[in-house]
Amino acid sequence: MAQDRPYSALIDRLKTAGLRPTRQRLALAKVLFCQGNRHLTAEQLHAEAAMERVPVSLATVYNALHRFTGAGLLREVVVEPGRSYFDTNVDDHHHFFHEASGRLEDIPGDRLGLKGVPDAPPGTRVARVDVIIRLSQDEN
Amino acid sequence: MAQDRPYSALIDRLKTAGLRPTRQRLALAKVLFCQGNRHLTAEQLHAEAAMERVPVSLATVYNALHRFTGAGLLREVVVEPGRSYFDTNVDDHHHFFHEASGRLEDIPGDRLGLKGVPDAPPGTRVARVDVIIRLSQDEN
DNA sequence: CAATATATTAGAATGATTCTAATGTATTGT
DNA sequence: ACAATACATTAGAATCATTCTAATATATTG
Ligand SMILES: [Mn+2]
Ligand SMILES: [Mn+2]
Ligand SMILES: [Zn+2]
Ligand SMILES: [Zn+2]
Repeated sequence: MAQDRPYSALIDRLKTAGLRPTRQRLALAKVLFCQGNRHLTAEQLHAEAAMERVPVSLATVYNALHRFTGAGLLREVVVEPGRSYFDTNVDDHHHFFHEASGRLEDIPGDRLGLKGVPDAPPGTRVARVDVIIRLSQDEN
Repeated sequence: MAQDRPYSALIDRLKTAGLRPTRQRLALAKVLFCQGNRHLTAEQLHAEAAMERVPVSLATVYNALHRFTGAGLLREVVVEPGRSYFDTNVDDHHHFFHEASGRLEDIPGDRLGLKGVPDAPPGTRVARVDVIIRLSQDEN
C-alpha cells in the first residue's frame, strides 16, 4: 500500500475531486487516507498533522474537512453535542458509539437491515439513514 | 386533559421523579409536557417560558433539561453539530430529520424494524439505538 | 512568467453550553 | 410555625468547538 512516491496517488485523488493539491491538503489527506478507515475530529486531525511536522492552521483543517466532505471523500457523523467526527469510510454503513471512550466503530452496511422504513414525506427525499448503537460500560 | 388545578399532576410527576417542584421547573414542565410530544432546544424552551411570563434564566433551563433527562422524563437527541434537541417522547421510537427546517418528526418504534443488530462488543451493553432518517428538499 | 483564481492563516467573533459563587426557596424535623 | 439544612436559581464570566475576516501566499492557466 505504501508507495515509493507516496503522494502521487493522493494528488490524483484530490485533483479528481476538483481540489487543488496543496501542501496542507496533502498532509491532511495522508493522515486521513493512508491508515485504513478512521473517525477523527478536527482537533485530532490538527494534532496529528502537527506531529507529522506539517503545521496546518485549525481554520485550514476545518476548511479541508468540509471540502473533502463536499467532494464525497469524507462523511460527517454527529453523535454528541458539540463534537463532529469525520469518517473516511464513505460506504453505506452504521456505527457503534462507545460512550465511555468517545470512539466510533463501523458496522458494515450489509450486516444491519432496516425493515419498514417509512416513505419520505411529500416534497422530501431521504438524504441518508444513520443508525447509531450507543454502548455503555457493562456493569456486571 | 387540562384540569382545573393544572399543576397538581405536574407536581406529582416531578416529585415522583425525585425533583423538587419549583416555580421554574413547573413552568418548564408545563411548556414541555402539556402540548403533546415535542422536540425543543434549550433556547426554544427558554423563549417559550419567557412568553408564558415566567422569566427563567438560561442556566436554569439547562439545569432542568439535564435533570429531567436524567430522571427519564426527557430524552436528548443529537442530529446536528452544536445543537441539542430534547424530546418529550421517551418511548422507543426513531426520527425523521428535516434538514431544511431543522425539525424532528417521530417515527413510532414499531413501524421501523432493525434486522441483524450485532451483539454489543464484550464489556459493553447497548444503551440505546438511534435511527435518524435525514430528509432534504426534493428538487423535482 | 504574468495574470487570475483559489487556499491559507492569525486572530477575532460566534453560539451553544457550562461554571462560579452568591442568593433564594423547598423540605425536614421539632 | 420555625429554624436548620439541602437543594435550586441566577447573572455573568468562562469554555469550547466552530466560523468568519481580511490580509497574505500559492497553484493554475495562458
Ligand atoms: Mn474535539
Ligand atoms: Mn438553538
Ligand atoms: Zn464509519
Ligand atoms: Zn421524538
